[in-house]
Amino acid sequence: MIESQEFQEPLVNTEQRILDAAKLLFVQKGMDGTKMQDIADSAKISRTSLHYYFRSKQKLFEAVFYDQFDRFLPRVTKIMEQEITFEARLGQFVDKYLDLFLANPYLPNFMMNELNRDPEKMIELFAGEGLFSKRVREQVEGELRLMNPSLEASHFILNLISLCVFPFIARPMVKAFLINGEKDAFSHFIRERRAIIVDTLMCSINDAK
Amino acid sequence: MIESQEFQEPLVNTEQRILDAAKLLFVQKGMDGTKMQDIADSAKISRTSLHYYFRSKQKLFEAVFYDQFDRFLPRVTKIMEQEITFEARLGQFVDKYLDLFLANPYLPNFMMNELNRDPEKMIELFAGEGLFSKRVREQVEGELRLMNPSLEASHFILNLISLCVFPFIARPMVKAFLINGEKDAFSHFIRERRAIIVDTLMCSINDAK
DNA sequence: TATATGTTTGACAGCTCTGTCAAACAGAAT
DNA sequence: ATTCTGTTTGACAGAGCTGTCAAACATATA
Repeated sequence: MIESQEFQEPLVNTEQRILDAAKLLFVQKGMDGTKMQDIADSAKISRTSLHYYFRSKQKLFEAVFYDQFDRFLPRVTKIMEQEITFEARLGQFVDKYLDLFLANPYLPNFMMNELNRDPEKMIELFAGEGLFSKRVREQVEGELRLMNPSLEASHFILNLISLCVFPFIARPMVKAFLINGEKDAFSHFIRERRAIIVDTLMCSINDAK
Repeated sequence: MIESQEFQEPLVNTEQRILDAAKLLFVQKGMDGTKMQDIADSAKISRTSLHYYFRSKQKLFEAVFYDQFDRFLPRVTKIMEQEITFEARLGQFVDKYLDLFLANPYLPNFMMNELNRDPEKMIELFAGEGLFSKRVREQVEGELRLMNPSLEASHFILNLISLCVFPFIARPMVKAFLINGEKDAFSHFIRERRAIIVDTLMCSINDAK
């Protein structure tokens, strides 16, 4: 058997084209609102071919889901382990997530939809990961206690996540009302937020009231 | 014709029972994921009766939608017009929204789903209302400029909305990881947030860096 | 009692969606 | 040329969902 790989790619990998099309449609119209025909059309293949690649709609959805989910939990341990100030670590964390969402604008919505459709599945998947892991959580609690004992870690973490994630969830709203529709205005606006989020959170810590 | 009203209500108003059931299902499973049969079962009537009350699924959905939407835009002008400090007004605003969402826990998700399903419809409906109205917006801009000229109103408003709304959108997550599943823990947690949100936002203003 | 109005239901027609199959097609290996 | 593998497609069967209709039912009025 002669090894004759790398000959595929008609124009661009069909499987990836399907995943891209499916992701977009699943996010916009939901799992049930999206028909296999829609995905096939969008990927420029026949619906039967779609079934050839992903046997069923459920399987396709799961493929899209896990593909997205894996991106959602970048290892924060690297950030946590660094011997730098709390503020610097916070900055890195915010950076990482804003960049992630800018590169994958549909990720937050996708995750929130699933969270409400099937909370138990999502909670199980999230359990012990990232900010929800015991280790990270306890470290944040310890550091916060030193700086401002009256500020509960739960609220601080929720503030952090809210400020990072919500603008993407409400993106059409932000685009329409908070920025003036210039080209690339949204990503510019988000990059401005990096410093704003860090400042806001830091001063909520330092504000020993 | 003798006026013989108020004789209906078998046990409780059927129409309202339908709306309640439909709201819950539409939020959890989406418009397309919800079948008329599901709603009928949940409201304890036959599917045909459901059609009798709301001719079509679309009409039922719209009824639910506008019923929800109307709650979503409490008149903030009353708050804006009061001659009180900025902080006091901010507090009233946060109060009003947290109470609203506590009483209608599915509202934020419902609105965000629709925002992504049909952004133009939502933007049109929101335009000029509440925080997005020109009047309110300019007042906030003016007041902020006096206190901290380097803080843009867009970011401030987005921070405010993020901190108020996101915890409800991610509610299952908050319940699972940030509070320890006690009875009424969520609403208690949210009431704690009232002061935290106001403090956080105020100190982001005062922090003239 | 008879009649009118409002409500509920079972049955049906029509449509849409999914998933399968067998056949056609393309290209590489023999 | 033919054989084999992987890909694409049209056609079909089956299931589920919506919306309508006519008939039954309940209740109040005349």
